[in-house]
Amino acid sequence: MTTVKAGWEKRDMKTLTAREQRESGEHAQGRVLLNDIDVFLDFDPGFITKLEAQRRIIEAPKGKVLFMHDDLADSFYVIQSGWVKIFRETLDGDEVVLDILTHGHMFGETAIFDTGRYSVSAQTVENAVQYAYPCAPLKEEAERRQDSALSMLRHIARGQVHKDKEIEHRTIQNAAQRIGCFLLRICRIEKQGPIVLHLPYDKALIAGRLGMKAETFSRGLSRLQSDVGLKIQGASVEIRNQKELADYTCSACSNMFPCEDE
Amino acid sequence: MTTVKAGWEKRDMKTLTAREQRESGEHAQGRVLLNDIDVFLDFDPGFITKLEAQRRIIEAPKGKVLFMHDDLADSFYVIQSGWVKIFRETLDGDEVVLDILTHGHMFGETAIFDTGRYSVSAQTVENAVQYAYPCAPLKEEAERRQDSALSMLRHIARGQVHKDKEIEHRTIQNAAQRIGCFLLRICRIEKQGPIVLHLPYDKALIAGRLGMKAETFSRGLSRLQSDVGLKIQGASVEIRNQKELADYTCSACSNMFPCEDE
DNA sequence: CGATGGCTTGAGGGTATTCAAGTGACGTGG
DNA sequence: CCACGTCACTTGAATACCCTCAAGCCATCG
Repeated sequence: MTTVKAGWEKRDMKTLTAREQRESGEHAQGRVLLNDIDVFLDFDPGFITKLEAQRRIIEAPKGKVLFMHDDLADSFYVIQSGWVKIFRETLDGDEVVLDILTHGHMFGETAIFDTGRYSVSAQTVENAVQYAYPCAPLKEEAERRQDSALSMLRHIARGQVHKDKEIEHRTIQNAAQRIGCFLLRICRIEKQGPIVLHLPYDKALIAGRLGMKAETFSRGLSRLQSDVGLKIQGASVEIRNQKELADYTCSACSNMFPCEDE
Repeated sequence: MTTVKAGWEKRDMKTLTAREQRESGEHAQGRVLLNDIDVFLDFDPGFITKLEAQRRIIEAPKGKVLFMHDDLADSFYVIQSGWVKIFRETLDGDEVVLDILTHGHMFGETAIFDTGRYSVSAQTVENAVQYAYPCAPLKEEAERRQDSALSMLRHIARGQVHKDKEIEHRTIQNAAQRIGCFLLRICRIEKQGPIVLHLPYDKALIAGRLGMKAETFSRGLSRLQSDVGLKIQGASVEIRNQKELADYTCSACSNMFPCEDE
């Protein structure tokens, strides 16, 4: 029986300030700089250094809006800690959560190569620290060096596939299956066997991330409890048998288990 | 009162062979070559010429599978006529339709920059003519010329936004609203006012494209009939008031009317 | 003429949402 | 220490929505 320790454990520190977070547990993961991000592996080191010099550190409390749909895309972001919600909101006030990102994830960079305006909105959902970088240099670098452009191409192409999977999940999986799938993606670190994990953020937020209401999420969890022997206590979830859960959730899905990327 | 004439009118010729289609009505739209596609505007004309020389013409009857998920991505396609379904299928036989493409659309090109394998499947849904081009030269060209790489970047980034919208539509719009939205995108040629249009392909297929069953589509249509004064007769739909339909469908959506791209 | 395929319609059931009430943990303040 | 409010979450009942299954309609085609 193992316990997953990872970025989302931060939730337990949510009363700390962003600075305190950085100075306490965050060192365990190391600071995320551009060098640590896959996309930038093939970039010119000199360029990365120059871009790092233009980094702004944004320590945002829960609920801070980083940018809105249609804003001019002047910056892209890399998350150091905390969680950021990527969403779109409708005329009558509803919102659709597209993704929830954390440590090491990048966002806002796609707009550079399209309209130059963000096509989605972004908001922190836990106290979070991000690094903001200006878009212009990245765009220029992609225009200057093929390797850079190709890295971005690979990155965005991968995002496409991810979104296709997302559409599939929301279309054919029912609530309990989507939840199970979500849990399995969290414990992809472990190969098999029993595992205890902590939900990374608020249940209502997970619900939104999975395209359902909070009540439905709650009922879905208890259904998993009775159907595949999950044990839930607060934010802690015990999965006795990953295989059984995978059979339950992934039979309706085109992806082989485990559902590799998140 | 105007009638939309466009690619989907081909449906009325579905008894013709693909060759007959090309030799009859298709000239009206002109042949779609790489030059006519936005992505390739900034490509080197010499390269385009060389790539055109490697074009294979594929005349496929309805139902022909062009490639499957996980196949090695050796070709990308440009549709000359007919309709092609992009989908994923699950272990237990269900399928999720991600998009349905026609005249002038390109598909299969994203895999080049990611894993080199198709992440989706593609199948013709009406007798269709496509041009197939080898992927390798396109990839090499993107590696050689920045302009080419940047064009691809813009193209794929745009696809991202499209998929975000798709997720939004399927998440918050109900069946009738999704249908209305679909109809409005068809008549985006006209600014306002009454319009008569023909459904581009089978109703069951539209249903799949919108993430619902055929029966639900049928009921959704009749609901639009009573709610916003739509008139349906077979495959022909009369919209008396686009504004009213837009109010009905787009209030639950973050996109301004008209929902620009398809 | 019967068979077929595309579409519609009805009945029934399941799933998710809404609205409302209730629980429990936690922090605050008396 | 306890009363209180807040917040996250759960639970229940009623409803809306969509799906399934089945039957029927209608145009087309052999």
